[in-house]
Amino acid sequence: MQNISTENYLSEIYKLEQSNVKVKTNVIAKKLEISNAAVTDMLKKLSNNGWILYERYKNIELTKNGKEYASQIVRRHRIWEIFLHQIVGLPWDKVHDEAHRLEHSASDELVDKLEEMLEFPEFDPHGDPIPGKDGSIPKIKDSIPLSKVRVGISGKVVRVNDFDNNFLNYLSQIGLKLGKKITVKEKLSFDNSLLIKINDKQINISNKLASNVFINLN
Amino acid sequence: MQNISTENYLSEIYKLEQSNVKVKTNVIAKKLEISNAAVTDMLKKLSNNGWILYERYKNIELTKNGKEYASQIVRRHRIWEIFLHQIVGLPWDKVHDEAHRLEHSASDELVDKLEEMLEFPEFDPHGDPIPGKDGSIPKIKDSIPLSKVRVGISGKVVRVNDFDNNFLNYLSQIGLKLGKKITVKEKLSFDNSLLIKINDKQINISNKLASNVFINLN
DNA sequence: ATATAAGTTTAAGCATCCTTAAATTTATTA
DNA sequence: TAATAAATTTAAGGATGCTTAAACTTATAT
Repeated sequence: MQNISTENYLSEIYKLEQSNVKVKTNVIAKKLEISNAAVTDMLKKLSNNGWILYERYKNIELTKNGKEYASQIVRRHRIWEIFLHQIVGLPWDKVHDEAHRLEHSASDELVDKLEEMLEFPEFDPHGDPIPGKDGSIPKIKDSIPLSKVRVGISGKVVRVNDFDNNFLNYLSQIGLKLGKKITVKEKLSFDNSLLIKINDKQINISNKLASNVFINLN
Repeated sequence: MQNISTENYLSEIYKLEQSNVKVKTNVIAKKLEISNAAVTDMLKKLSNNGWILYERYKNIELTKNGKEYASQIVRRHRIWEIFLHQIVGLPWDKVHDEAHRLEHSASDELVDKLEEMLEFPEFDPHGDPIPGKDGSIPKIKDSIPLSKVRVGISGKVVRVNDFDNNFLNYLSQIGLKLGKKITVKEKLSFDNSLLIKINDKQINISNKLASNVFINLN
């Protein structure tokens, strides 16, 4: 087990790689809310310790070891999220931050126990997959952003981006949860917002919101 | 919420004060397994921040604020311990270290939820009292070390010192838990060990062991 | 193709919390 | 009470991980 900072860098890089974003100093700095210079500093250390491949001014990539390690941090994080949501009853928009702190403080033994209590879940409360102990990732259902669903078409919510707590909180308010059926009724061209049907009600949502909700069409 | 280091110092000082030990640089250094010099360094900072009263070469004391803060760290620690033991099913000898890491990473909201799930317990798995939100401490049953119980006398285990994981593990092995009835059958003068009856079996325990188990005689 | 913008790295410095070694103070004991 | 032992503090220094400012490299746009 390394220190918290190392773990935070590695799991951010891992999540960026998973979402096919090119990993750059820039992007990491924004995610971790620190200066670019600090990131450059740390990248050298991570590289020296064999967690990442790094050449100045080039893209960043996890090594095999780095990927393995990072997957386990993400695993811990997402197991904590489910635990906090399902067992403890913490609301959707609170679990991420809480899990972010706890992920560095639990032994493997504890995480295994939690996983067992949860009956070996495959997805966290936001629909993100939980890496296995071997780093393998559960097959994700095909999905597209709600913002790209055509008018008249229906689908089920399979994932949301947990990029902002207020966003998640608002989703709760309008009853938008994983598994819910949504139909796109209309797209308003003047502000790109959408009229959707959910829970037998018709509501208007912004394009920004819709682009962070992912829909499986079958 | 301060940093982890500050919290560790304060909760150690708190626990020392609670057990009526004179708090000295020395003692803190041993508990935290760091050098005396490091402790001196930190004591100055804690004093500057108003958590402790400190004059060089003199005893150390928590301020009102310090005591209040420390009690909440201990509270978090002990609630985690029960949670890990009762809900998650972690063994006696594992909960302390795990809780020690988690105590710095949980929000008040989470700790409150855990406490609620546990139905507002008063004592942790080692029999230590859980400070309330206002810092108040549940009344502890009178007790004396098992090593001082007279031959022929019986009593119930109300607390054990969690000073060593192997010690706790061994207690589990011999079936010595909180609430168990113990009768002292004989004291062996040549090595100060004790013959006790517990769970209808007679076993021999060292004086060192016996002096870390606390008995209520009624 | 080159000027400009964007992104990245280097340099110098700071806070935190630790170390060992030396100096100082307090406690013990002959 | 004076010598010695024990405890504590000071001093100098190290690792980590951050900051801002300046220098440098790469990408973009005219």
